[in-house]
Amino acid sequence: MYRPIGPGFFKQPVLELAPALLGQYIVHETPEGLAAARIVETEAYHGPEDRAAHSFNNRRTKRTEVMFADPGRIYTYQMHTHTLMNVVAGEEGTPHAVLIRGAEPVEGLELMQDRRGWHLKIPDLTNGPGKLSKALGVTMESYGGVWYEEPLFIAPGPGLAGELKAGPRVGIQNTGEAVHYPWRFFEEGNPFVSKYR
DNA sequence: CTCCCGATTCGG
DNA sequence: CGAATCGGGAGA
Repeated sequence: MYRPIGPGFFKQPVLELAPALLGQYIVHETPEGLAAARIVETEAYHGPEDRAAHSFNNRRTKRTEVMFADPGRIYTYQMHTHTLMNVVAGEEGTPHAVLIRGAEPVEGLELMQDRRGWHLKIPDLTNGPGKLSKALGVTMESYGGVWYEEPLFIAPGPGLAGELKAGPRVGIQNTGEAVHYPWRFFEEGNPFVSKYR
């Protein structure tokens, strides 16, 4: 049904990979069932030169280690009580990554509602990076895995259904000029794009 | 809109 | 040990 995209897809520069991920599927297979969503919002983090990136100045710690590995690796990290999902991009050794921030449910909607709560409106299931991880059942156990093999993978999708837009990234501050870099990419008007703060 | 929650990391 | 964090939820 859903087939993982080839490993080569992730070798492109992070500022190209981030928009290229829009319109693709993110799929997670678990014992509870399969959940899939079409990605509608991403952000690029440009490692060494990007003050907003965890890997700024090539900061290499246990947490950021996976960003220095080969492209296509899964970088997950904890933010408060939530898990955020990133795709390692570009060349091995350069700590670039794309944060997946929003996606539109395609399959397994009821499973997502089980995980997120049935009182929520549909867009609120997945219109934010922490919400999306929870809806898909992704945890820190995925850290270090790859996005081109089961059970958690990117699959070729139908592409964008609306106009591609770019703008400043969400939730970063005290990062100088990096605050303004237009490295957030999203499908205009889609309700599964997270809210800007 | 405001407040509040709180896991983990990292720097000092 | 303290501060900060690529967020989310609840309640006016």
